[in-house]
Amino acid sequence: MVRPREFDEEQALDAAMRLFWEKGYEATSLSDLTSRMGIQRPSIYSAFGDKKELFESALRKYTKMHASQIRNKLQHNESVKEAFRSLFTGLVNDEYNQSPNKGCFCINTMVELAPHDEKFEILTREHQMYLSAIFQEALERAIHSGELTTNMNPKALAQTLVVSLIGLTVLLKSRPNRSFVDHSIETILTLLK
Amino acid sequence: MVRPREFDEEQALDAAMRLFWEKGYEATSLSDLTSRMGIQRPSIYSAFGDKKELFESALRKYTKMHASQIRNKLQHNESVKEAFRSLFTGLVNDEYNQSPNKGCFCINTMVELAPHDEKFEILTREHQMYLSAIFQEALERAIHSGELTTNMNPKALAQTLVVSLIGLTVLLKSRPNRSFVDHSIETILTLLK
DNA sequence: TTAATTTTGTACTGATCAGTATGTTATGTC
DNA sequence: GACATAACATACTGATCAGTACAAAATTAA
Repeated sequence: MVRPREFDEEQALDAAMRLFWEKGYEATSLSDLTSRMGIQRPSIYSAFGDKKELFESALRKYTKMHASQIRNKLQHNESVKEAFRSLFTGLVNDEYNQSPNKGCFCINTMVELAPHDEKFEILTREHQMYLSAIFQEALERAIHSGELTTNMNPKALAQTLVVSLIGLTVLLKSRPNRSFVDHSIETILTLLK
Repeated sequence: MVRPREFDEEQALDAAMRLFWEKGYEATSLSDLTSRMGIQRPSIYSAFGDKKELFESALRKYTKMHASQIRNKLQHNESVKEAFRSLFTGLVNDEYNQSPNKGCFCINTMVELAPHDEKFEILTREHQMYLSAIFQEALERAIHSGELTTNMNPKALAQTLVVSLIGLTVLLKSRPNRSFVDHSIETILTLLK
């Protein structure tokens, strides 16, 4: 190497991630990307490949970040029930306080690209499976500790919570009444007994 | 009027609906539309306005059709519990047997356009509210008839079912294991006691 | 048959798209 | 300090985008 990069790759990728997250794949142009990433077009291609490859890198960065956030929220809480409650209500608060509503990058990609691109079908599926596994671990901990006394399969319960989280995240994009989502969350949480 | 239309407007709109449903707004070009609708570009503009207006008409056609399908499924069944079960399992079967997975046009639009276009935020929200109202009516019927003996608010329950249906529809786009969705459905249906 | 009017098909518009060729600038090696 | 190398900025490529101008074709009214 003779001349060092003038930009920070991680920082540029982070900017791309936020843009794709906000606008999706098709609606984001290379011009949008160059201006938000603060670098020129050939720099993008040399550092990240073409638009699809950059998108994939951005999504991978997101899923790592997202999974770690969820893990933290589930671990840094005495009560597993309370952890799930604050996970759901936190999501609702976040989404109501931002405009436009970005939702979850992985879910957005599941809708936009997964049906037409197997790579993203797999990538998004694996993330949901991973979230489900994290949820399951937390539920099993709670059962073990006696906090949860359920006769339900923790795996099935975890899967249901993933489905509910997806449903809430998507529904929030239409900005329904708070009561709609609040009541839904309360009802879903009755499964944790 | 001097020269009659050579094409059937409803038929052309139906074709546009299916195309937007499958590919979304951005990924569908005017050239795609002309070839699938079987009419020329100026005919589209004179009959339906620009691309966004055509999309809106297509979505309205879809939500009408979708709502009526759901109504039928909930009414043409002795048992309300069974009706909900067959609604959920029917969705899963349909989605597994088609490629690419189209999901729900309204949900797709909620993800792609609602966060950036208030018109579609409202349109998609109203459809979900309507579905929730239909669900609630069915649940109240079941409570009245004695089929359902729950101490839960039927409204909250209906809203939760809407959230779950959205979550399942979106998750199916990543083609998870059957067991994942099957277990989720079973768990969700335990709310109907 | 003629005039008026609307739809049709073709071909075009300027803008924007993703991706790249090219020459300049900056750095490390010798 | 000369040379090799890689990143940089600019400007371009052909393709495609949404939308439209325009003239030919088709129909009804007179």
